[in-house]
Amino acid sequence: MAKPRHSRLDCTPGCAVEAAISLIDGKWKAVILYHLQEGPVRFNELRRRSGSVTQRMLTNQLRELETDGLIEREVFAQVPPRVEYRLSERGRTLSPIIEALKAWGDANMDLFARRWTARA
Amino acid sequence: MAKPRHSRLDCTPGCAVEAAISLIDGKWKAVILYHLQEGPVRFNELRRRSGSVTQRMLTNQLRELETDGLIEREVFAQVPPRVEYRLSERGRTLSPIIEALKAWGDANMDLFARRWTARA
DNA sequence: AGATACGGTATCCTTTTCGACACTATGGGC
DNA sequence: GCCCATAGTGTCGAAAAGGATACCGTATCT
Repeated sequence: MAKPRHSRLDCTPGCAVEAAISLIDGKWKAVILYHLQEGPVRFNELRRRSGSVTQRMLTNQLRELETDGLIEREVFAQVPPRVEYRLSERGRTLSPIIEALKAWGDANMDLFARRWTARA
Repeated sequence: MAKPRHSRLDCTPGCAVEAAISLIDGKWKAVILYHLQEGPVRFNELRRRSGSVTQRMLTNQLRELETDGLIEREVFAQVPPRVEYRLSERGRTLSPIIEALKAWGDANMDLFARRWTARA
């Protein structure tokens, strides 16, 4: 998020869940993190893999993930420019969540099929 | 979500992740699901446990979760009214995700402390 | 000379989210 | 007669998220 939608640390038990989800919400962050699981990926490669994300959105989301310390950005002094994104140490610890999301999504595709045909 | 922010089922590998996250995004759904893990909870009890959620938001989120088949709503014909929410069969399969979020959040509280003091 | 690829920015606009507040109906306690 | 609790609904408006489009500079390919 990089902009907290939460005001305090009065932390009821649900607070940790709220905090964690706030880092990967938005339409693209979880997907980006998923694509980075295997190793470093370049900007446009990420763009291609993530479907319909616009350049602006991808830039924004990557910046926020970087600010939150979940990914790292490496610029190679080349022409044409080459910028690689990779999971940070902390970002790697998110893997169980990303994997769980992937697994659940795969197992429940029927649900999305219904939702999308019914209302899209 | 209940309103798809996605257009198609052209499903690149990241699609499953995107689909799954779309069900629990927003500020409250994951927290609600977390509070329902232990068993049925009444409306106002959920409200109290979830911190600063307004009545309207809680109602909305519960309705969407119900529409998506993740929770069930049971109304008892009493006065004052009594309405209980519980995880559905499918909702229970989300537990690994919720637990992973909780665990990660607990393990990374330092990050949120920094974010919140820096910008809130 | 023109098109392409790279990794972005800047600007504008629409959609979605979310919070504040008021309002509902019922019955019980004071 | 009035306020309390329960579980909501309706309307309003601000703010945030997200999409469209145009633009940048460099270098290489044709």
